[in-house]
Amino acid sequence: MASVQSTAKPSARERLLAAANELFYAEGVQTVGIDRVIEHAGVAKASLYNTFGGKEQLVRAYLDTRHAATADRLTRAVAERDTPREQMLAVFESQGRQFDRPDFHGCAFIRAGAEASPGGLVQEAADAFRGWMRALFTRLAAEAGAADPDTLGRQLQLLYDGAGISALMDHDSTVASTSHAAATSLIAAATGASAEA
Amino acid sequence: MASVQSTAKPSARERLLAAANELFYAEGVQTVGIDRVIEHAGVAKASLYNTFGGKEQLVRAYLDTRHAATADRLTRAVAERDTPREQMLAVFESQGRQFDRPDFHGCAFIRAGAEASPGGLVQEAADAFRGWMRALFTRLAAEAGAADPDTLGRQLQLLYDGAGISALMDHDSTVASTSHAAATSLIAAATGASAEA
DNA sequence: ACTCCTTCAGACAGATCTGTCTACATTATG
DNA sequence: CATAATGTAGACAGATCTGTCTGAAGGAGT
Repeated sequence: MASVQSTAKPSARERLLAAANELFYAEGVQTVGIDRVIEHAGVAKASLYNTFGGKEQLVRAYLDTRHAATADRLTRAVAERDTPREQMLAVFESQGRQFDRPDFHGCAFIRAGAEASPGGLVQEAADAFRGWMRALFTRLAAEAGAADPDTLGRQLQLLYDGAGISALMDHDSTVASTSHAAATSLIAAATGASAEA
Repeated sequence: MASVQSTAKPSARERLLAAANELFYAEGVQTVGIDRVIEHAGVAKASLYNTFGGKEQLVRAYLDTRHAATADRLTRAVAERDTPREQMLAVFESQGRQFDRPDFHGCAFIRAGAEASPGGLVQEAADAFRGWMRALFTRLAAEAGAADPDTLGRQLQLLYDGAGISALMDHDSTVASTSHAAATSLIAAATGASAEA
């Protein structure tokens, strides 16, 4: 099954996923055509169709890759903190660090979902990612002793989504501190703890 | 300049805007082609290009129309309440009523912005709308006596955007109560008032 | 009656997109 | 060496999209 090369050039599949990640995320799924992806990947068109079957499946694979990468990043950020309250805030801090990246272009799932037709592979991938995010927030809310973990988890997801939207559309990376402060308030209100800085 | 007819059929401009509003909002700006818009409007293609100049300008006019309609709706919802605190919550209640509409498909500006190229007419329209929303929240926050009206205004906009995203992508119209409760908490925290139900 | 303006209906050009197909090169393995 | 899998390069078909253009119909005002 290959997958051991290090200096040699990666497989066609890996190059296609890398090119799809750069182009689809930067410019949108609908805007970028197949020809630009294969040119950027340095791959023949037949390789794309042999490997993935079609554009929609490539988009699905691109979203699955981002799902895995984001889940890894947030899981690591959470693991670095000790208390559930700090772990919830660590999610917003990790998100805020993404806002400062020059290649930041908002949440890939929201953007792809806004373009895709309902019921397709894109919506499947978006549902999976959003379910994972909500489960993360809800679990941490429960561990923090929230009276209603499900409600606090949903509230934090609202802030997380809203912050991503604002960072994308308002070009305002200071929104990270806004969402962090709001999360602090909501956590305090839901757990009855003090909201000290 | 016309504009007095009532029973007769509306002008080509009005029919085009109505068709654009239905199709662009329901299926996306990029997905819907010019031919479908003019067919749905019962209008010749030349009328579209004579009236608006091109697709991008039609999209811009469609977004401006939605901006005006949404501003009217929220302004009326705010005017029905007496205190600034209730007026802020009225914005979320009005948004929540939109979630239950069968033709609800999320925030038109976020969806169009996710598809459009940066720096174009779509982004102009989105900036205008988002600026209006933020000014509304900030003004109400100041009138409510918030210690930092700008921060509370931004926080409420996070919730507003997040609620719209969740209603669109999770098909969960109960998010309205979640955002309402979160807004209540954040208002209470920022004004020092009690957050009674 | 005559003219101007809007509108309609649709052909047409030029570009682009997805997906298929052929033919050839490379590489690993038996 | 031989074979099979994988990848490359690019032509090609079929569809679709934006935008332009021609030609005719209808209504309003002088």
